[in-house]
Amino acid sequence: MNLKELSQILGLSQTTVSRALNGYPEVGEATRRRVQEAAAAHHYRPSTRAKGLATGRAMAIGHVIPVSTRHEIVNPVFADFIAGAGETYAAKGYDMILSVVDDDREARTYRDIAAKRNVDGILVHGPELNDPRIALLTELGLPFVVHGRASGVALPYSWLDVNNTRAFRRATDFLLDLGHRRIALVNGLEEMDFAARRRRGYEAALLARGVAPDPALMRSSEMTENYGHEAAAEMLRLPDPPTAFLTASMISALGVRRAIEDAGLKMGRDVSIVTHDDDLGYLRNGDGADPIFTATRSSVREAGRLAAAMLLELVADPDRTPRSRLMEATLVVGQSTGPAPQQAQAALSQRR
Amino acid sequence: MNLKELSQILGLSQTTVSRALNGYPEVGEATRRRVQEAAAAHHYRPSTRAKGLATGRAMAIGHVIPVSTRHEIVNPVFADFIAGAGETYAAKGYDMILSVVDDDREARTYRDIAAKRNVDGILVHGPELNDPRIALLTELGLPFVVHGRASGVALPYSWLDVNNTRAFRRATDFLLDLGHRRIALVNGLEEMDFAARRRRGYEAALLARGVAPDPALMRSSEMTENYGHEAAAEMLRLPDPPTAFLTASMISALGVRRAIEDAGLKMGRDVSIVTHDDDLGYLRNGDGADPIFTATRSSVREAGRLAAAMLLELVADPDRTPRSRLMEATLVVGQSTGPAPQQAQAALSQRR
DNA sequence: ATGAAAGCGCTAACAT
DNA sequence: ATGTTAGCGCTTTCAT
Repeated sequence: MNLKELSQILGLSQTTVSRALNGYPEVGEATRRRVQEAAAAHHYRPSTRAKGLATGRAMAIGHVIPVSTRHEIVNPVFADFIAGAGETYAAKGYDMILSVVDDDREARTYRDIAAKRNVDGILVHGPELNDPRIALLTELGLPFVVHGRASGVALPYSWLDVNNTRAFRRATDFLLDLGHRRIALVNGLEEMDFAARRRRGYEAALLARGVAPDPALMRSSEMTENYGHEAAAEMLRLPDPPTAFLTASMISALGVRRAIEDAGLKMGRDVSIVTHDDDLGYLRNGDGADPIFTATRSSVREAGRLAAAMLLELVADPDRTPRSRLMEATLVVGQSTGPAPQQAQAALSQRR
Repeated sequence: MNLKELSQILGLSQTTVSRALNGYPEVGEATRRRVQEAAAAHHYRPSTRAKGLATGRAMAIGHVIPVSTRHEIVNPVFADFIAGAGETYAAKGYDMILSVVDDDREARTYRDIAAKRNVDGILVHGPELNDPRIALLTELGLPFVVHGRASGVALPYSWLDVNNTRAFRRATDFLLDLGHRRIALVNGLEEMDFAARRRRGYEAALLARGVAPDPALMRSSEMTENYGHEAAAEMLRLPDPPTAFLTASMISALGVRRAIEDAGLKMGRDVSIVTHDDDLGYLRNGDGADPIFTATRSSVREAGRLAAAMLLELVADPDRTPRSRLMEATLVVGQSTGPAPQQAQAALSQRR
């Protein structure tokens, strides 16, 4: 069923039918109702391509997900972010187009997307410190919003980020309040902007208390359980081992926990863990925190919703000045928090 | 840069330029080269929508990902599957359109997708035992491939699945070979076809050895760490507790492990775990198995690649008879396999 | 081997 | 309040 057929059935012109369906005011109320009913009855839906061609708008947003051929893993937080963004798009009648791309050839992909004109805007994932995509997309004139930020880029652009610096500063403070002084950081890859920010928050908290950051207690790699396990195991073998671990994800935290257990230590008595939970609900305990962890938590799904909404506004008015939004993570205190749990709770309620 | 502009620059008609670029034989070799060079120089890419409108093909495949508003979680295996499918699409010049949809309103979504005509085919995720989508899509005449199967559906359709029955039968056999008789099954939601198959494999193995499946040792729920923990904890409190656990995912396996440790038992000495790893590489130990687990493993990314390829063939020839493909999972033996590891290794090498 | 023209399904000026 | 007409950027007959 297309517009032509529908208008013939109704004995109206395509124009009138189109106007009735798109809410133009000059159409009579009776006519509009009649048209709407017929459209519903015949399951009429306008062809996206034809509409796009006529309006010049694609009614679609592109997400480029970088994938490396080396490890067959896709960052699982993408899934939640995309689910959130998808909700927004669905509500506004937009499609979401995913391009899976080898992380090396990304530039070409963005050029192609711009030239093919099948999206009205792009959501940029996983920015690095000096991410070249921001300059590229600016040059191409394609509206975009970055999930995260690129600290090294001077251009103005729109972004939405979690306040990673603050989250990790707060988590470190929490451990310091408990009396910990040897706090290890099991961080993500530091080419990633978010990881660099996390480290800055961690270091700032230490320095503010006069504790010198110890390179032997800082690791950076891709977040796997195994990485968490190895990193923690090695650090626990140091002459002056850490009494607490700050990890950048629940997954690595699980590895850290395993290392602690392997070493014959007791979680929460001998050693503490604070982790950052990017909404990996599978690892959460219902609505509360996992009882064995204390975690800073941000809602990736909500971030997806909001970032998509920002992008749609930008698409509607491409000349608007770039906007940004910083989401705060919450600190959720679990059961076994280390030397002095009571003290921890007090410190926490203060900080809220 | 569009076709009109490009053809004016070249002093040729749009027709000739189009033919040159699309490999039609009647174009002179010299002309073709000249056109191709100009196209490359000006970064010309045909507009997807215009091309689609003219050819009647969308050059896009739809994936509908069901999301519940209750739990803010997206099944993480989707990400890997989609990454695999995306590779295939990119290689063949197809776009991938993702629709995120509340799991209740799915039928309407498929109707809309068909009516909007912006995809040439659909990949169906997470089939239930009697999945209504198969009949719906057949009726709509939209080519589709199912990732998984719907055992209750009689219609012929194309699918790609992992041999879950065999994987779980083999895993159960493995535990039986080790001497276990009280084997618990911590399964996924049994409305899901794959979970039902897994249970069948488990039961078949038990029955073949004359061990009666005990309902007290069988659980079914959504795969979270917490679920694994609770299920295992309760079972371990039984008067006749299990000596081995068979779990349907690495995530729930982590919960099971925690319950085992909570109970003061030693993994691999007192109790064993065999899990099914759907490629959640974050939880894997490099290329080998996690040393504490024994797992059946399937490559979700590869499944995505293959399913997408099957769908593209179907799109090219919608009248071809449905085809199916069954992927085998491998059994990977970890370190601590229970009462008699040596025996396990022997049993395994036999079974390969 | 190349071009002119029609048409894919829709929207948006421009009538009336 | 409704209709006529001209595109949007491409492919595809049909001529030449």
